[in-house]
Amino acid sequence: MVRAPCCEKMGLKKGPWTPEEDQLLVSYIQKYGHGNWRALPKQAGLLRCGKSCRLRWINYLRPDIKRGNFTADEEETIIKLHEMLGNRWSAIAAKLPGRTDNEIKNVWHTHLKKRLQKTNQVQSIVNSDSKTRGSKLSIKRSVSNSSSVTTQSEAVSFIGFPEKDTTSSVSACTASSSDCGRSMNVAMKCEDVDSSLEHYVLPQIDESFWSEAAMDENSPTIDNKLPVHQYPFDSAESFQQGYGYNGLNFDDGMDFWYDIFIRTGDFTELTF
DNA sequence: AAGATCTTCAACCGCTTGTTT
DNA sequence: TAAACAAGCGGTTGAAGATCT
Repeated sequence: MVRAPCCEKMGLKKGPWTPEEDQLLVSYIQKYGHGNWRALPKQAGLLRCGKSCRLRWINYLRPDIKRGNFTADEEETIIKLHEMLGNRWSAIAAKLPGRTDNEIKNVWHTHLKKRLQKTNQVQSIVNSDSKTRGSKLSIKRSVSNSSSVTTQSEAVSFIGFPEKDTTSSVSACTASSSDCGRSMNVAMKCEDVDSSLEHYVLPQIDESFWSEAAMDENSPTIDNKLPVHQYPFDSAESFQQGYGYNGLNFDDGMDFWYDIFIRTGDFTELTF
């Protein structure tokens, strides 16, 4: 079988689409549909290959495309479907109306994969730790010793719960939200990472924690950036209700940490 | 303030699959 | 049955913007 020459050799245009090209494509498809993608660009007066036109229409110009950030529900669906289907992006996209395979693939590689890796990392630490140390949870030493945590910055990519000795640990750290608009990661910088990790249990919190907490005048802060929430949790319910999390609830991915607190059975003297 | 580095995402590439001749 | 063609898919790239140093 002879492969068709690529766009450039045919003298066709590549790269980003202009509004004029978009307009030509949209008005042609609205009038005549897209029966034959290979023939379409010529008939529509576009110097593009059919493949490029098809991609532009499917991923961007289609009227039923949903724009904007993915919702928590959508992200959850992607994670679950990816677990079942693997990298079959088009199959996943079929379950998410208005979303394209390309978009889902991008969001997976840029957000979800990283988030999942971190969650799994901590989960495995917790699992191995609880086996060896009984019910009392202590991630802190496992984190600093774990070979699965390759760098210190990875290890402190979670927000820490200092255990008991709160003042010294918290004051050792400042925090900043990176890429607040999109990323779920929150980076921490510690003046002395090793010693700080000695005092930390590490929950996962998304960027809304910082943005919302920063708005809360009642939340004391450190360096005007790190909100400090005082517990104790007097019960599982108070944690569940999002007490101390500025409105974050279990839909915001706190299930995992709730489970940890349930298993440790210790809801008192937790401060961060 | 400026250069370096990182992140994001639209678009491309090459392969596979399905359909037609 | 095989060749030719068209469409679809997933991996990858690179420009642009954001963030860091």
